[in-house]
Amino acid sequence: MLINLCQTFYEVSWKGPPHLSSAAKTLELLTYFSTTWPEIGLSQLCKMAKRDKATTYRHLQALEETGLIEQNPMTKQYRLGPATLQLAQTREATVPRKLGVQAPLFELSNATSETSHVTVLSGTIVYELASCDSPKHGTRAIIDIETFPLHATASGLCALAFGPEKLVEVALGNLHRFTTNTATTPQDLNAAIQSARSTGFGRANRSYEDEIQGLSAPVYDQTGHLAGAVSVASVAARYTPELEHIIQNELVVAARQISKNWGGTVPSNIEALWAKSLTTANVLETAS
Amino acid sequence: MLINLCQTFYEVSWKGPPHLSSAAKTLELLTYFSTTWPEIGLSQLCKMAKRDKATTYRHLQALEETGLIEQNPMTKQYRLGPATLQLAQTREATVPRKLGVQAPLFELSNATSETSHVTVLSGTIVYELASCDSPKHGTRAIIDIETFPLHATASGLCALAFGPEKLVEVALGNLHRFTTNTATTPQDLNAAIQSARSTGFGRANRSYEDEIQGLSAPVYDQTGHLAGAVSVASVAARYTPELEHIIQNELVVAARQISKNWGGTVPSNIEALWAKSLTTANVLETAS
DNA sequence: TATTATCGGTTCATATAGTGAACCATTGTT
DNA sequence: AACAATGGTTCACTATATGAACCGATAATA
Repeated sequence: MLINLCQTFYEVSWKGPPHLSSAAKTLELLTYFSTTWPEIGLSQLCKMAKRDKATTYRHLQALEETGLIEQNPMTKQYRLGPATLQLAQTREATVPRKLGVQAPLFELSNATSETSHVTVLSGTIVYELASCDSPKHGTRAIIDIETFPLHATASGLCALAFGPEKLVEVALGNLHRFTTNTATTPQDLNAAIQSARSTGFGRANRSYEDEIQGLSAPVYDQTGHLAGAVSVASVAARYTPELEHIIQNELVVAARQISKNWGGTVPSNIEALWAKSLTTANVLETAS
Repeated sequence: MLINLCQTFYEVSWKGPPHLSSAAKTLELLTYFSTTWPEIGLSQLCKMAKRDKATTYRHLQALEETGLIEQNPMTKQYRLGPATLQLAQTREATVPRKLGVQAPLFELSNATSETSHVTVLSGTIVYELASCDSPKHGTRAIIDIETFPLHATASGLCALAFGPEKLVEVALGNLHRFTTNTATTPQDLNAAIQSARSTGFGRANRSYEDEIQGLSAPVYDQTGHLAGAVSVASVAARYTPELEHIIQNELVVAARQISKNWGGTVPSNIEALWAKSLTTANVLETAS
């Protein structure tokens, strides 16, 4: 995966498939550049990636030749290069995703007063595409990772529940524990997936971060397959059934709109699940 | 270089350094994805890159693992992936370049009624960062390449004239002829560079494309070194001394503003060159 | 319906291309 | 002046990439 979650997780989870192509090793270097650590020197990068200096240097040169990274002429340190912008421009021009996500996200954050974000599924990895904070609460769910574990996040569970079957196998292969609530057994994971399949929402109750409750709805594109998910991350302490009801309603609106903007529609079976979930919630709400 | 100019140029210019790292070969595949050809199948890509199928397939897998490309689940074809967006986001968050270019470019295109663009120098390659068309003229200078030859474009000459010395050697190593006006001898190239060094502007008179006249001014960032160039591409047929004067004036304004937005300032020696060029032009103009 | 030509993807013997310990040249610190 | 960083380079060794041939599936052709 391109973006490491964080250094600690990386160290913990790395039991090293010994066979990693040279190209993959080269590309992996890109994962160490982030907003919090934008420039990295050769020696530093070697320490981080636990690689040899000569090898790393050659890899950096390959990346530099293509403009994916460049060297700050003052500090001799490396940083992401201009080719990244061109690739992104081409990607967005040909597969528009960010376009048509901002508005629904803004609405979603406003209506729920919580942090919302959109993820895209690519291959077997769930990437963050965009996020939006609500200005209301002082404490916010801060999102500073860029790839989402399948088994521990609401977005990931959406992908597992409504995406390609093979994802489940991949997820079962890495049931890393993030919190005490993380599903780390096949049984727990299957239960979470089944829950999503019966409600139409992915749910992550403190399973990725303590005190964060995630709720997520699938999003579709013109292929008719799941393309990603739209989610709300709430601070668990202030999570109530009423809030959940609001979030679910708004998620449905956002998921429909984003799917439309991506050239797709929400399949009728998903719509049916949502209809059932929301009326059930209504009943509970009115009964209380 | 990451972006091929075009297929024809690629074929013509390829005398193949036989030693190209595996990683570089992998990354080179990214160059075949463009807005005009966003999705490419395995076999097709093999033909384009003139590579073996098995090799290409492995390379594509490495790129897919990192999210730089993804496979359209319907067509099985490959296209740029979501990681490109993340890299670009990080790059722009840490090395803002596009930010603070749009406004000056818009002004420049408006004031000159011509197409303008900004390029960045990274290593030994000049990349396009952004461009802006003028709505005025029906015929426009269309820019559809993403990397600029040092010896044949105004931006490239700016880099040669005001950038690191080693660039000249690199440029001399590839004096590809684009038009009858392209500088293809060291003498011609040095003359063009000297011209830029004495006027403060890079000039490409039909040297890259027939009928296109380019004029360019250097842009600086916080390192104090040349960071790129801002240019105007005019249709040669309507190029006049009066227009040139306008363009030069506006280029100076834009170069100052963009340099400021990039955290730098235009060095005094460049300012002096500009002052001289503009007063000379004034004299010529008033004399005529 | 059988034939052919694609396609994406896989295998495995071959040898090419990547590797890393030790090295150098600079720079800045003590 | 000695030391410890840095970025960068060398070269013997072997791990790694390579590509012809192959497979199964799909789609057009006859």
